[in-house]
Amino acid sequence: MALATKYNAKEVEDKWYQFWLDQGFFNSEVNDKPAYTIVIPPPNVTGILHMGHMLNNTIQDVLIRRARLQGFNACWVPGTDHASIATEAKVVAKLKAEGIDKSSISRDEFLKHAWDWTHNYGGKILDQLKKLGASCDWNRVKFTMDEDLYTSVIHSFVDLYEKGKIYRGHRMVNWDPEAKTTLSDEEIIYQEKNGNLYYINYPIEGSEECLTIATTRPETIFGDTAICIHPEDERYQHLKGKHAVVPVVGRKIPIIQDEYVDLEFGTGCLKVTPAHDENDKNLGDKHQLEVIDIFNEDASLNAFGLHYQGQDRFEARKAFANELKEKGFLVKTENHLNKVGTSERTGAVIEPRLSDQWFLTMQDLAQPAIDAVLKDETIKLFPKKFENTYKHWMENIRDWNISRQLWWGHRIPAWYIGEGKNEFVVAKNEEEALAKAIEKTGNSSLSLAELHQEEDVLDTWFSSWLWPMSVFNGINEPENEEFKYYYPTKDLVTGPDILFFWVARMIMAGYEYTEQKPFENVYLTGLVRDKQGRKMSKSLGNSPDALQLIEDFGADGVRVGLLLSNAAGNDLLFDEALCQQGKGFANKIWNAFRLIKGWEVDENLSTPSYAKAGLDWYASRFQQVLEEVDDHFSKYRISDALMASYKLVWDDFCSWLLEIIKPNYGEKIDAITLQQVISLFEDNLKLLHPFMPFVTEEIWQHIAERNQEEALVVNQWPVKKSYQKAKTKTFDFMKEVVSGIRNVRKEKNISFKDSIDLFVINNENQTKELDDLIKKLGNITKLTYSDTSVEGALSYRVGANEYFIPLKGAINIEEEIEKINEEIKYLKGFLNSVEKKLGNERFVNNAPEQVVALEKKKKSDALAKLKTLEISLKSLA
RNA sequence: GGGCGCUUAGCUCAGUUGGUUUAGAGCGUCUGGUUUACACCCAGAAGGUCGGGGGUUCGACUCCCUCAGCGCCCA
Repeated sequence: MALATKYNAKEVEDKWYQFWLDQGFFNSEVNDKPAYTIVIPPPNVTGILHMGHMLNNTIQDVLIRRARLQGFNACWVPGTDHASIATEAKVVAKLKAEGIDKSSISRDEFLKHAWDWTHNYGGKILDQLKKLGASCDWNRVKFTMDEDLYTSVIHSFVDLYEKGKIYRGHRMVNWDPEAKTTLSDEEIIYQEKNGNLYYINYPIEGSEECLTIATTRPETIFGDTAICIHPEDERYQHLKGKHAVVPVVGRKIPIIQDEYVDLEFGTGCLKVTPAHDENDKNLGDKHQLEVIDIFNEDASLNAFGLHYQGQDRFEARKAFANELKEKGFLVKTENHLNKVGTSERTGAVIEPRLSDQWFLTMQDLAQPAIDAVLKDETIKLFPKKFENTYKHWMENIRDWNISRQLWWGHRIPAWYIGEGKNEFVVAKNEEEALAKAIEKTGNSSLSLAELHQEEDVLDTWFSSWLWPMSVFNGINEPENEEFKYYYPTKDLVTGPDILFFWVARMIMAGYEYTEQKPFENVYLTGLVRDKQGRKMSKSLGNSPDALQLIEDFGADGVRVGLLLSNAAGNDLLFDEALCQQGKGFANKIWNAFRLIKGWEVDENLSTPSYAKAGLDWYASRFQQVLEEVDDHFSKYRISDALMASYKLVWDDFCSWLLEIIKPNYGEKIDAITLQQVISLFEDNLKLLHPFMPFVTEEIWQHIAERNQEEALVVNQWPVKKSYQKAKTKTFDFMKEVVSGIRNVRKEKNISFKDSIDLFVINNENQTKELDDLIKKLGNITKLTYSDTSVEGALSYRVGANEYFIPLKGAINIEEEIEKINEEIKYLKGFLNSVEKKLGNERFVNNAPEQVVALEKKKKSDALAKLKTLEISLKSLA
């Protein structure tokens, strides 16, 4: 059957993916070989495949496929996470669309809906990864809410609590008073609003004096517990240590000093309301201030609001401002523009509100993680620049708020006893909780009905930070065989945006539970942006449909397109043209194969010298590039590794080698050349397989009948051999000679079909071994060595060698002279810069010998070439 | 506000302890080419005072300072 002139990815990809699956090539079991493990950064169950995933997973697949070829027991564990915030939001929205309000159903009912949602959509993204060619071990798919992963999280919580690392505390949250719920930062829209800045007098205790503060929210005065001044503010020096009296309320509050105060804003004097402002909360914590919460759930005032109790915060603001004015406390009001956070869902103005939360102490956990990355480099970050970011965050680490006011997730295993908020036990399950509660209270008649489990769930990251361990059940059963074999894992590939949320925390968890690193190398990819540099997002609608891309360009094309532009750690501007380039490359390889496949062997032919020279050269060239590629991989420079392979195959293999060995039209090829070029082609396929698994397997299987174990996917990475660098250098010189011929042909409009003669003055003493190549590639009839210039010929130079092409037509002497003069001008400039260096005594004395020697060589080379040019010039004149 | 980073050819980026022919690649552009694998192709060319200024050095795209512009992260 004739091969299609164009490579058709669609017809090929599903076939081979299914074949690989059927053969179980992606599955890994514990064996004697060294393990190479990657755990997938679990995409969340609400997700569909987007460009970020495509890039991320392509890189992982490249790494794992290469490891497989290198003979490792490669294991790539796939999975998803439950994404409590995102998923719960989706489920709430879905229920709402069906007319069901979350608050009207029970927790259990809600969770049933969430599970339905997960079962319906959760696996979609993994199926999409298969289209991309991801060679995950699909027998190992994990989900953060699977039973063993769930218990891992619970066990870890109990363990950390028992170690005294988990405590309860307060934190300011974004409260939507209309929806009566907490919002995440992402759910808030900031709007500029016109308001007033109120200047209000606070009397100083035991004095006639007043202190004026400026505030945008006079109603929060009811919650004031201090006045703060800048320690260096000369205006207020005399007030240090005194107390002020809250207007109308009459409460005595301290005057504290803190550099936080902005001397320029308002009066340079700040009222502190720890219950209702994030910054005030921090000040309050620092100065141990009282916390007075003045609002109800719906942001109406509570009993602290005195006679305004029950009024809405905005009504109260107006009314109270009036009262302050009437009573002479209000000095003035100014117009003031400020940014107000509003709820994305209800539009209500967000109220900062203190709420009960669970925290994990981070200080002790951080230390081994800091050492591992920054001190011993047991874990390496690529690119290295992220170590700075990591360092800064880790050294200023704050305690982690691990509770979320949601239902979907790992419910915090704490049980409150009776009505109290502060009496509770932490346990792995209800039975254990009851036993602990009985022990704690001494009340043996206590029953489960009197215990109430914490409503909040844990932050999703509190489950994913265990991921490299929990996927192998390493928390529940640290001694299990798989865990001991696959862990620590090898590479982690993820985005820098979750370096703290996830990567750093995994490192901490790893050391806490195994005293080992969870992975060896962290490769941080860039963000995928659109052509205009905008982040790809659903709301902008600028993210291309991943599956459509694969449909249009083939999985191989998309993989290449993504990788080509992805310099390590830098954002990449995604452009479909890159996928087109990838698709074009697949087609190029396909056609190289078609060419070779089409050659007929004549057993009687011996190998022509040019073919032998070409094959020899390519074997060396291949080794040279293999070395480069391995080096790039060792530095996680994946795009460089791909580009090096791309140029090797396209330029060196297709444009040079195939043109060299290609038999003349109608002629056959000798057996040895064909056999050798196929073998070299197979090496190319091995090199390319991690990047382009489909097209390489397709061609591999076309080349010969293979049994199952011989499939490319489980074959071997090319073997490194020593090679002669000199060979590639000589060949490079030959290329320049041929380019020179092509240039002359182009300049003088000599068709390639017309053969010409070439004369050379071999000043460089170049080998004649490649002369046959020059003749074939340049369509040269006769190649003649000469000692003198050839008159009436066009000339060009490579190094100090001079080449002449005699032409029947008139040679334009003027043009030739001008060309040579140009070259002389350049060389003289160059020579000048070299001589300047060499003429500098301090350079000669201080620079390393090698560098000086190099400059000397540059000089002698330039002089030699100048000499030939001047001789030519003379012969023309 | 704090932290980190970026600025090199029209575009996207390399440039790996400061010295490898007075800066490299891919794409794009321009010129020429199609009976003999591929127009998703072949051959060739043009294109940059390395963001501005200052400094260190025998020598700076590379190190330091400064100015300007841009980006990311802040639990």
